[in-house]
Amino acid sequence: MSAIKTVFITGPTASGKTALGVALAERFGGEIVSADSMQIYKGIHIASAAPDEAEMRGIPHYMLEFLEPEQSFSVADYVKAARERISEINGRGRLPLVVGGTGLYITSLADNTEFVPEQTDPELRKSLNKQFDEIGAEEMLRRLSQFDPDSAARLHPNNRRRIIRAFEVYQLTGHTVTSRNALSHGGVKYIEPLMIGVTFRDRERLYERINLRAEQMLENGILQETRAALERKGGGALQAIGHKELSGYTEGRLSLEEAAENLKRQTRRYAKRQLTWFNRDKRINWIYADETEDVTAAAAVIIEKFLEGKDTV
RNA sequence: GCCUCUGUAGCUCAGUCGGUAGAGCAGGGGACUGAAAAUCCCCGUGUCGUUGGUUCGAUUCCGACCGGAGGCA
Repeated sequence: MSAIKTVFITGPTASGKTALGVALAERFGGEIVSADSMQIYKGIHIASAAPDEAEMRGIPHYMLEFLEPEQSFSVADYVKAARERISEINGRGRLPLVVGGTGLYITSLADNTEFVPEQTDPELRKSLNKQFDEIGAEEMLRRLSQFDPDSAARLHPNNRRRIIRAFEVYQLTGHTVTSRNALSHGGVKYIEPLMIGVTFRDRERLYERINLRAEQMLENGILQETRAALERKGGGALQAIGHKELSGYTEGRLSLEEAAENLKRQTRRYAKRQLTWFNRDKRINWIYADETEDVTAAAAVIIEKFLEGKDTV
């Protein structure tokens, strides 16, 4: 079986991916698979800027708002589920469009990354964290270097998360992160990706949109959402930008203005990190919204060419 | 009108007992394989308000002027 031609629409937050995805789905008879690590959760609709019925304009969307906020979800989970959706869409003779800004999700899908069934272990993480507190970063790295010198040399002592992950992988699989990662490519090619990125040449323009969207979130009642979300502790949804910034206000530590400014600033920084991630991917065909008359038409030209090309099995 | 304080990075401010300057924030760049909207690393040249003077040398001392804050009338 040949790889499924899949169109990826990505770019920094607030760049207009959602609207573009829907417009292209209408034009090409497509359905949309979201690639957003926060929009998968229920209960953070406003903060995650998940599309509502009106924005979806009747186009089927998948991987949106289906998880309870306290559940965790990994890239491996995402790739598995997203591939199933893509395969189903393709089976209906429609074009799969993956739309979203979570770089790790997008890249893993587009690269056909193989995630061996290894599982993660929250308890192990907990005890490793405890150990980290007791013996310190330097000693952790020294111990890591005894079985995984590669990772130990690469990881900065402050990067606790990755250090712990390196121990976790080794203890769970007997493989180092490096050797395990080497096995993740070269297998089945499920997807043949076309990558399209939307952004603004002038970053100020992007930032203006981010600021504006934050104001709209406030008008749309994000504060109520924040209060409700904070009552439910734990889980991946707590990492969403928005609620943690606004909690400063709902808990009375900051003025609304200060909290709103924090929200905007964190979102801007997030957009910058996204750009760093995507800039590395040379496959992406960038469209600059501030220099392009008709973004949808520009994307459509690229897609037509892609669909005409022969399958590359 | 007079007196005092003040003018240094986009912002808030240090500092140089005279040898052209540095923090926080903002911002920029980068990394990234199972928590990723997470996690982490790196980056500070700017007419030191303007203009004269003193000096080998002034952002630093002195004068004048301009802007800001406060006080007295």
